[in-house]
Amino acid sequence: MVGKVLGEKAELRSRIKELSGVINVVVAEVNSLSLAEQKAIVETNWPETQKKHETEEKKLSPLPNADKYTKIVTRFSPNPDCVLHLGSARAILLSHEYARMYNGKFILRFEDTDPKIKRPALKFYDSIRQDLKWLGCTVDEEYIQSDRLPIYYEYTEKLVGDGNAYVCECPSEEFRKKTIAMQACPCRDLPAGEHLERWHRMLTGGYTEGQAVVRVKTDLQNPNPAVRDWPALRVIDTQKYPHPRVGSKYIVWPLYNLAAGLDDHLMGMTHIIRGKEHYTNMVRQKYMYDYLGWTYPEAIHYGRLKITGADLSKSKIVAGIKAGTYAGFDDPRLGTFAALRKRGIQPESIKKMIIDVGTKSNDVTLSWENLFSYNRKILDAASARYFFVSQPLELKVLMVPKVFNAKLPLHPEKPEQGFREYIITPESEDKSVSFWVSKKDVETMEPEKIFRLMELFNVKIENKTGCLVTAKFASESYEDVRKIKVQLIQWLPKGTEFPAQVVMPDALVTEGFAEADCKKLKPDAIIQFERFGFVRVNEVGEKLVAYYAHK
RNA sequence: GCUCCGGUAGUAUAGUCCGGUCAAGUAUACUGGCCUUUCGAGUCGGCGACCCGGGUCCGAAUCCCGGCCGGAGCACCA
Repeated sequence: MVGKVLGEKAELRSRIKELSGVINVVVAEVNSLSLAEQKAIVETNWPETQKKHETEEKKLSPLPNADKYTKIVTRFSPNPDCVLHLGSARAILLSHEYARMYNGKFILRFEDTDPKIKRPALKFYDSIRQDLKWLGCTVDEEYIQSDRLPIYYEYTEKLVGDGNAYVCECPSEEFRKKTIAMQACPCRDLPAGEHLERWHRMLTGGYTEGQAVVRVKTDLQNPNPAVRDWPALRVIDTQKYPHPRVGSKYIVWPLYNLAAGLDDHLMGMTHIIRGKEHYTNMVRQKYMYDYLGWTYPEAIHYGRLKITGADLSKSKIVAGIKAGTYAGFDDPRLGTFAALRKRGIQPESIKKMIIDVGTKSNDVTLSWENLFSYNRKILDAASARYFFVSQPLELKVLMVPKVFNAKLPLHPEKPEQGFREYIITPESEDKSVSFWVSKKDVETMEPEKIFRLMELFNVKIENKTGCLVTAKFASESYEDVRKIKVQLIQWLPKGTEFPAQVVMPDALVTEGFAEADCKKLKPDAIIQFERFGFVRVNEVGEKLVAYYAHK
């Protein structure tokens, strides 16, 4: 309380002792009143304080030093060695979103400079482009690093010529021993001319894999051994490991820090948004920037994003597919964008979630619930409703007094979306009608219990035997059962069913019957099977195949 | 081991730079009412957090020190 008063009236600061005495008296007085009395006083004297809170959409915090640049430039730079997944969502969406927020430029740069260990594959260049498009991230410029080797060579020539980089012939273990001891390796202090010669020898095939590596000089005393004289280019036997795009054209390939470091400046990057695993790479690259007289862009390093239950590691995804554990890159158990898309997750939901998470550098473990709730809000507003009866069992209703005409809206709040209609005609002498209902509902049925077939009529259960339940028509009006809160269940007239399979998030399949109207649906349609969940239609043929999104 | 980050309700985030209007905001989850011919959506309410210990100060989520816990990097990968 003292703080509050001082915050408003700073001039009282010198009279704190006096002030706190007064405040104590007032507080005691207020506390002696009941809550209702306190409220009444506030309302009569200061009605304007009773303002309503409104929730505004969460926005991204401003980019550091944004005003220093005339045009903000960001990039997303994947290695095309796998499909994209939720783990990349932060880099993609934040980079793109910031570019748009500042009316800047968003660049896609393929970092495919490792033909051997993290080998790119042609198909992924395109799948990445498609994923970005799906996410709503439009690319202003695209670069592929494997097209840019001459540029990297040019700058390497300069760095080596200036004595800021050197060609090291030491075996890596030898080199490591030296750096840990903060000592120069035998190559480091050789004259620049000698290194230029070695560099040319590298380019012309004078070294085989592992025999030589270009290193950028840093401070051997740098407290972090990982920073000391980092490797910049190495020799790859591209006869043995041809690059998928440029084959065996080059044998000297840049490493991450050289290629990305040069490109970030050359492409005019103002802000780099990437995972915190790259933090030391910034430290390393700054040495090179100093040699070249460049200033390093603003860098934001966010933490890893995990989602409970899903594996977001590229290697595990690839291994799982190879082993047949997963059906493919779009297996519903995976956190790939392909899988999310197949399940009917809207890109807008992912975007909201990522913006909500922001750019903090600690790791986050998201739960699917969060994503689903965003997605549900989008889907709920638009999706058509249908009945789906999972694991169908027969319900025979006797003594149906007349022909019923059921008209079911496709969307409860939007009648303009249309209806589906059923004409229910009692058959034979017992005036019976047979329906399909789901096993789950049948399990709760017992004699005498009343259920309502949604939008149709109420029935009283008579008998339950094996796979047949018999019931008796009870009444028609909903009002009759509304107050006693009977369970509304979904139903399908026997004979109208359309076989359906729903692939669940665990990849298991739920079999059942959908409404015949579902035959008209097109792949990609997202519908709600009432009381079952939202699903995305994958194919419509002899039967309906859909993927389960969420409740 | 060495070098960096970071720790706010179950989860995630705002606030931390620049101490006071923070008895800590928001979303989601959970929960109660209302509404609703879906166990969905909507709506109104509720529950629930500043890692720990010291210090500075009239006043600390915020500043300082120590501890604990979590994460990242330490490749001729990106």
